[in-house]
Amino acid sequence: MAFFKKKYQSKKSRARLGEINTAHGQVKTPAFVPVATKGTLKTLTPKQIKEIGVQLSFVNTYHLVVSPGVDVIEKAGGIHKMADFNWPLMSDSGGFQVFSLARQNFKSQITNIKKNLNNKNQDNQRRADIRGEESPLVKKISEDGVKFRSLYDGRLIEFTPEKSMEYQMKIGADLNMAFDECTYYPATYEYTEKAMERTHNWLVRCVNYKRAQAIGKKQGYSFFNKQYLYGIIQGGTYTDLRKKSAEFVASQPVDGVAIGGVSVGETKKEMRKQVGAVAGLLPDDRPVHLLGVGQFDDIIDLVKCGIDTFDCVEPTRLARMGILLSFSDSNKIDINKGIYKNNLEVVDKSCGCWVCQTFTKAYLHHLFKQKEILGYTLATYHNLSVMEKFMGHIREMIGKDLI
RNA sequence: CCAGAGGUGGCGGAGUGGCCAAUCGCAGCAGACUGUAAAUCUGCCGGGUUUUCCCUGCGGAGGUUCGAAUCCUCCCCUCUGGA
Repeated sequence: MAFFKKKYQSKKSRARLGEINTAHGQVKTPAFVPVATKGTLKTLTPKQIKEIGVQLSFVNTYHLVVSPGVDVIEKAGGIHKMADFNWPLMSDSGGFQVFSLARQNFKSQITNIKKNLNNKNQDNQRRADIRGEESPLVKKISEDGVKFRSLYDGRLIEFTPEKSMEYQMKIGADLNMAFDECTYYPATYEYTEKAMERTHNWLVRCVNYKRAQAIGKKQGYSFFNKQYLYGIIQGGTYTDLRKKSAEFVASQPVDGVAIGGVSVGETKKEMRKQVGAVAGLLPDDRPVHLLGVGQFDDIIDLVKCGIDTFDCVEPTRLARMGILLSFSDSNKIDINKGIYKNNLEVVDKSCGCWVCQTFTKAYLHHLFKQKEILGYTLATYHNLSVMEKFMGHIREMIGKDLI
């Protein structure tokens, strides 16, 4: 069975219907990919995840290397088995942590700078310059790879393209991301270009590593053990770099293409612009993933650029903050608000998921106010149900050429 | 009735002569969150519509002092032992 199959091309845009086939099942695209960083989709049991209808979820190599460690995972038979995630999985390479962990340090520096400087432009200028400085959590970014400090026990962890691939193979997710460097926003052109080129070099190394591993293992289209590799497009907010990156990544023998380095602080408009810039360069015969994007309006708009899968922490994170996604009520309600204290209406009439059919706003409000564990579970269950329903609509609309 | 401890903003609880409209926590209110160090973070939180400004204010009433939540006197109330 082909790894990726385009089933329908909208007549109205680049939007398309497709299917991704993996050893752990099929994914109908466009699909939303909830994030289960540490091998757990926070607050949900595998049974609940299945029930919601999640097709594909996301795990993070960096976090799994830190804990529990890839060797235990491998011994356990892979993360699918260990976590009882009996559906397709995608693993991130650790590249995003180059951005997110370094930013912690960056943030505190920014705070200090803000205290000392009033001039905003100057402030932004400084932000760009700070990039790449030493930080407690990202020790060093070099051509060879990145040295991180473990969040868990402080030990030094080194990621190179080869190591990321090795770790991802041990983790065993079906879809793997090439090791990349996710750049900051704002970042200078020079830095962004350098990071992009580094990302390209790293992609070649990832491909070579997988090839070497595949020798003697005849696995059809995939390089190794039915795990598929996505190359990542970078280029920050510079359209010419984005295009260059897209062309390069698409030219590589990768199974899929991902767009990274977006929604890292730039405006929505800017983000759309960058994805749009690359839309015409995306491969027609391979799946396209957009990293880190998943708000309703983003998905509607970006599906039109030919994006097949979207991962995003937002629905699950917001759920834990008490923000319930909704098709009415201007997209979300904050169940913590006092106005829900005595509201005996169902959470979301238009939803119809188990949570909405069963529980009232007053009950959810109460659970959140009391910080009861069940509250987080119910909210997460609901938000992901909304996402699944939403993606279903999107697929339907593409099928009818409405998108 | 005797002895001891205590009464501070919605609650808990610091402060024990000026830097106190009063630390802090909780609750409340508002905001943020897009490849998860996030069940997290930020701001407000006596009143006056912003304020480096004014009012009220640490059980009550007096008093000492340039100045009191903080010291003194009396009163009211609570708690813990004893009768």
